[in-house]
Amino acid sequence: MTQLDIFDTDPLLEGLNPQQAEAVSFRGQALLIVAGAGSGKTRVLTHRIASLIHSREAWPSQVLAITFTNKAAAEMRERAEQILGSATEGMWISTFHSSCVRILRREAENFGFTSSFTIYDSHDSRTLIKRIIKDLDGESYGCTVSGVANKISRLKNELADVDSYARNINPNDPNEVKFLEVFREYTRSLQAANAFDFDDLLAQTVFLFRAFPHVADVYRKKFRHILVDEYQDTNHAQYALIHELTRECADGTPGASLTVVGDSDQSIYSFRGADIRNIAEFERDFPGAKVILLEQNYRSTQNILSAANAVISNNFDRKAKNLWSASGDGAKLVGFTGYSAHDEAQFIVDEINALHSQGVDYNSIAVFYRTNAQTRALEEIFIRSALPYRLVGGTKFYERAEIKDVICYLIAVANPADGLAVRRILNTPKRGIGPATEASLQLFADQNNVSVREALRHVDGLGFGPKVTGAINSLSKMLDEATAMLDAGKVSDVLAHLLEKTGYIDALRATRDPQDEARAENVEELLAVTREFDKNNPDGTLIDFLTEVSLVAAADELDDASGTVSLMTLHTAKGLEYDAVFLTGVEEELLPHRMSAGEPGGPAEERRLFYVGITRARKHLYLTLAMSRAMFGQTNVALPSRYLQEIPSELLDWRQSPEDLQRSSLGSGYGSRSLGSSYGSSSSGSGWGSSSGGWDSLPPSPKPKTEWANRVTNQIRDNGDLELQAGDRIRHVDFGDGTVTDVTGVDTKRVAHVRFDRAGAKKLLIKIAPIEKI
DNA sequence: ATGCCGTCTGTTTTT
DNA sequence: CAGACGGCAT
Repeated sequence: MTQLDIFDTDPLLEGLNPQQAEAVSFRGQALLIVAGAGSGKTRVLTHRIASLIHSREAWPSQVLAITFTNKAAAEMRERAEQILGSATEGMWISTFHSSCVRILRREAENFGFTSSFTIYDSHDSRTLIKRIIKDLDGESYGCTVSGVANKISRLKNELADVDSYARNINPNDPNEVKFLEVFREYTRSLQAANAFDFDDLLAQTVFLFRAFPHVADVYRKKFRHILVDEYQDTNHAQYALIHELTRECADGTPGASLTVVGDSDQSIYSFRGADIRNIAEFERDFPGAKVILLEQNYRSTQNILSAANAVISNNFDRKAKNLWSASGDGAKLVGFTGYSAHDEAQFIVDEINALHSQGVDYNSIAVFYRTNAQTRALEEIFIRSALPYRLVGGTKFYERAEIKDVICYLIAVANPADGLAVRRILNTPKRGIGPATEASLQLFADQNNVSVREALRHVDGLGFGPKVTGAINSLSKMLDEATAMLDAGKVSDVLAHLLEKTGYIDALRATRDPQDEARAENVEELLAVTREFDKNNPDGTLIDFLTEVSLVAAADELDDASGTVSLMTLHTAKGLEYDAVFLTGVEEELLPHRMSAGEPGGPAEERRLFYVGITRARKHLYLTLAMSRAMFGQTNVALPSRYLQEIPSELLDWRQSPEDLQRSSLGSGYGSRSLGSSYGSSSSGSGWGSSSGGWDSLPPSPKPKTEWANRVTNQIRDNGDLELQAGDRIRHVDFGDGTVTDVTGVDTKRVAHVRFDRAGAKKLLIKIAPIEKI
């Protein structure tokens, strides 16, 4: 056991490089750690925290560490615990949003909210905005839901409130006046509902600190050491929050010490207000700040890093930074151009199978894409190939309609002021309360300045028919019963009671829509989630549960032990790493995305996104694209991304380059290309991208695209209980004839292992593969 | 009040 | 190719 009191060998510095060690041991008011991808920043942060505690410079409760996702927070806590054991108790290690919620719950009573406020996600915000625009006839003044929602979000990120904004508008422009009116009503409705939207969580915390300096001082004195991860992605509100917290107190107590970690090359959230200047100008904001640069990369091979460096060096006005690795060149990057998105997906599946048979776990393989819409083709081929995968993010569990329905019941119990939630459950499941009744209830509520929940209690005097009145009374009674259960604790008991009394699950099972069975199962899964919550949080309240639900981030859903390939957007991928990474859809219009083309700094940010994707890979990096992509119902020709040309050609091994496809589709060679095993036939790293030739000089729109658009199709077929065994001959729509070599799995999950005569070995999910016995 | 059918619309990334 | 919405029939 190493001794702590030996001066020259602090165990916390063991195994760190000189820069990392300095980042751990530096003491001062402000420290900026410029941490390149994979440079061990989490290690540095946890060791720095441990160092502060070990040296007794800080109590655990004086440490506030802010990360980007709950998963990152959990990982940091876990790693800190490995060093410190139970001494991490009392530390705040959480995301910006969770930290703010925690503060706001304590202080809500100070400014017109209660501690049981609920949190509106962007969908809820939009629903509310839609309603307000309708009520105020905003349409006639150019208000669209998304326009208003984006503008309000932007304003809040800039810490503008209704009144400060009102001072800056042009009172002669009716559109601006109308927007202000909508903004004001939105703000009023949120307060009446005792709710905050996502942006409020940050902005209102800042307002709270500014309006009540004595409250702010409490937190300033509490948090003496503040550490912020992913600082390049902070927006103005987050920046202001950090400034408020590190300010000197009224009584002269000096400001807390601040450590920020970030990498401006990985700034990819400007669309939601992240301002790269926060990190670029850190030294100006905090005079005397120390800056430490971490450039040694412990994650990727040198080839991957060289590609990343080459790409990112095309962004001008950035500080030079060069990642390097001591772990050798490794394999070359692999490029592949498919005829269609499905063709691209098939290549990915084949490569994953190859990697897997070489001993790479599915777990350590990830597929990235720019837009969620790209998942469709990938999923179709993955399913057909019986490849275990998991979508990370995307349409999240908690965004499903049936889950939101049930959550709204819980909200109606926990925060009766929340009119949005109460209105949502009014007629789900159907109980004969239509829009007209809903409107009268809302009217009564508005006129008497009470909540909709309160209006339900006065339904007897509102002159509805006996059926409607009875339905409302029983709903109201049911909510009261659930409310009475709150003190006894258990979230799962409350939910179980509500589900039973509403008959929600039974109502789903009674319909003839086959999808409703799956929905019923989702609701049951939610019940299981609440049981798990109760188990893990014996003192957890319903509000705690709802908060947790509101603040889950896409990356939080990752399950490291799932044994599946992970599929996610490039944004979600930030902060993660995998042995093998497939970066898909590397095409113009997609990466860079067409929507970013017009925005200032758009293409540069897209390049950073590409860079983030590249630097996630430890050993294997695949860059794939498709020659044609169906977006919007119809198939369009796609061009290779400009970023591909920024990768030195000697680093990239094209299994099938864009040029190969151009040749075959233009020339006579088309049609003879065989799939699978012959992917590599026409490669060589030469040709494309090397000089003036390449892509741009090719004819703009090669015609015979219908010929090759679906070389690998998305066809599936219901084979029922087709029986197959080793030795059988089958015919596949895409791969031609082949021999079954093995059959594994049971039931609907039976998988045929087939050696195709021309397309090589594949695995197929028998139930749906487009095959027949021959 | 509800359910069904047509039309329109719009598609980046997310806490 | 969706999901949202308006209009119609029951």
